[in-house]
Amino acid sequence: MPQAPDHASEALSLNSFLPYRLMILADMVSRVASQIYVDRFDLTRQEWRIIASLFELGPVSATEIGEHSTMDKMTVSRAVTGLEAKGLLRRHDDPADRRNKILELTQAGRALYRKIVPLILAREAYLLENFSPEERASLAHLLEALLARARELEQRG
Amino acid sequence: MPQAPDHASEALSLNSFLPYRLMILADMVSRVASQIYVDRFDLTRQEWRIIASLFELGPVSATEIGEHSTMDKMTVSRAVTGLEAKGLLRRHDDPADRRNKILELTQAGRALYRKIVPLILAREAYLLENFSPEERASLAHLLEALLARARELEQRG
DNA sequence: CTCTATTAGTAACTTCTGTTACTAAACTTG
DNA sequence: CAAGTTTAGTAACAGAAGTTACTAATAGAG
Repeated sequence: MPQAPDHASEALSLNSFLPYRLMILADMVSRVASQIYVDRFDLTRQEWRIIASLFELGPVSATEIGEHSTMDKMTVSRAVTGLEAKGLLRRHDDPADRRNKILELTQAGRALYRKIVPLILAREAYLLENFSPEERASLAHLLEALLARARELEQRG
Repeated sequence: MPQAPDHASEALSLNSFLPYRLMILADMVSRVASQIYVDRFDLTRQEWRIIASLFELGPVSATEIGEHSTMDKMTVSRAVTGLEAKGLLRRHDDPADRRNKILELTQAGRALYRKIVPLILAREAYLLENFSPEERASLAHLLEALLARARELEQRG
């Protein structure tokens, strides 16, 4: 019976896959968040990640940013070029190792971060609005555990 | 004090953002899953999503696939071209509406799906290995709720 | 009917991303 | 300390993805 819908014969539905649901969810949440920094502040996703990492870490090398935000060095390099052109970030030589470029947010960069964060937090608050405190804690815990596990699995291949 | 690390003065850490954690997690889980169908079966992520959607839905139009998998129609069009070239999918005219192309997995397409699914499920099982049944249920429920909420938020802009 | 508006799908252009390979500066080891 | 190796960062090319605009078909209003 070649015309019968395939799902009839097998119980497995795509939507029950954890990876699939996570992918859709992450796409969606990422789009929801990026509406803020992309549409309203003209930053790429990568630029935003660098700003956020730099704000948290303070002045560090491009490589460290890459590790912190799981982006490869070329991606970081391009985003940094963009941020420098926008005056949000400064890059200067490391006297201790002249291969390094130390990255540092400018005043404008820090100000922009402070402007964007509350907007993203408001979205997050909306997403979680209907969740009880227990549910929020449980979500945070489960995601953390999944992350650790995925990290492990990825490294083996 | 311009040199002091910025995070010292503000409590907010990037890693505590739900969207950020979700993004990292989704990237990771997606990479873990894609190691299977990309590296071992030479499918793009989009091609795999279409195969999975088609298997679940049976023969439908490209537009329906797009809605089901949240991909835009150009993305679907390109991936379908690739799948057809690989002989995994057939495309024929809809007699009821000749603008439509009805998409349908070939025998080879269905066979490939059946080969890949257990491998992905094995990875999922590994990811969830340390979770109790309650935790799994709770995770499924929380993700579902988040998805619904994100969908809402996205539509408003 | 027939003229306009919508819809499905794709082509063509532009932009973004990934890869390879290069340059400059450190390390390392005999 | 000299010659080979590794590391940080970037340039340049190639392939992928997003955007706009076009074509063919249908639906809808008068």
